Amino acid sequence: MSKQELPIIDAGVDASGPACCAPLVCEPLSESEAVELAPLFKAIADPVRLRLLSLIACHEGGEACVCDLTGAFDLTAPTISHHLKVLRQAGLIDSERRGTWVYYWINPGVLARMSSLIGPVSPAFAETV
Amino acid sequence: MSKQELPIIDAGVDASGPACCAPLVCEPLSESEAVELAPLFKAIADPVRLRLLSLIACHEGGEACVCDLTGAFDLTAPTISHHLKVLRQAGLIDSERRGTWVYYWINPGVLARMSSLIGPVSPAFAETV
DNA sequence: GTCTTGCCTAGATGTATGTCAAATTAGAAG
DNA sequence: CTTCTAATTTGACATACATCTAGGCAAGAC
Repeated sequence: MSKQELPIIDAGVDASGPACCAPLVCEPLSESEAVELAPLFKAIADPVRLRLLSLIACHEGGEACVCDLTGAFDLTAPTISHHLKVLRQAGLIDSERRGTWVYYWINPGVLARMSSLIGPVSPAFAETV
Repeated sequence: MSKQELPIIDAGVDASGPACCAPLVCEPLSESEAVELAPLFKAIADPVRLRLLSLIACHEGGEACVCDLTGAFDLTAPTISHHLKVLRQAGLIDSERRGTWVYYWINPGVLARMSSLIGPVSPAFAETV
């Protein structure tokens, strides 16, 4: 689950470059790749959602019920629910109802893909010095 | 300038936990940390800005002039300029005018910090299984 | 059955954001 | 100085987003 596969970036490297064995392993993101990736970053581009993600990840057992999360914010329950929905629709978290409570947990594969895209591992943003 | 210091994440791990050597090295993000980090992700939470960053990083010499970037989009020059300004104000890129042209290059330290926050390296989002 | 609690949905509202056209600054060339 | 090109700033506009209140649905307690 915690593998980093980054298939999207590989799809963008279509070797349409010149020919020779230059160290130019860098291919910029295509428009479709960018359109697909941007919503993932938009999902975590909010202080509340960043903290929600962190609270879920750091909660014991790797999962947290909504009642564990609302207390950390000065926001109403519907607002928290809205942010959780945004994270879930982006694929960053999953949820399940067990009895009275609904539990959320992190999808580590998506986060790993995002991390490797902007990280020093990724050719798309590596320092080309 | 290109050092990766990530002081914010370290500031969050203040070892206020119990005592014993349990593998619970996870401390959720504080509100102030989240407020400071969210704008960084918001800066790249746009397809145009993701591609701009990628185009700059992949350009030869690690820098690109604006005229190298505008051709990749169906957008007007002011719009590209706006997005470059957002990236620069977030600290993700820097720029310099040399004669007629303005050149942009990536600030790799900030991207590395963002990557390590959401990556498997960071305790804040590590799988706690 | 009724009541309570936990969570979500729907609608409304104010703010933020992406985009463009027009005007502006900065440098180079005539 | 004038003119041309490169890039940004300004102002306007439509859309998207974060938040709230009010209401709805599910599960358990009585």
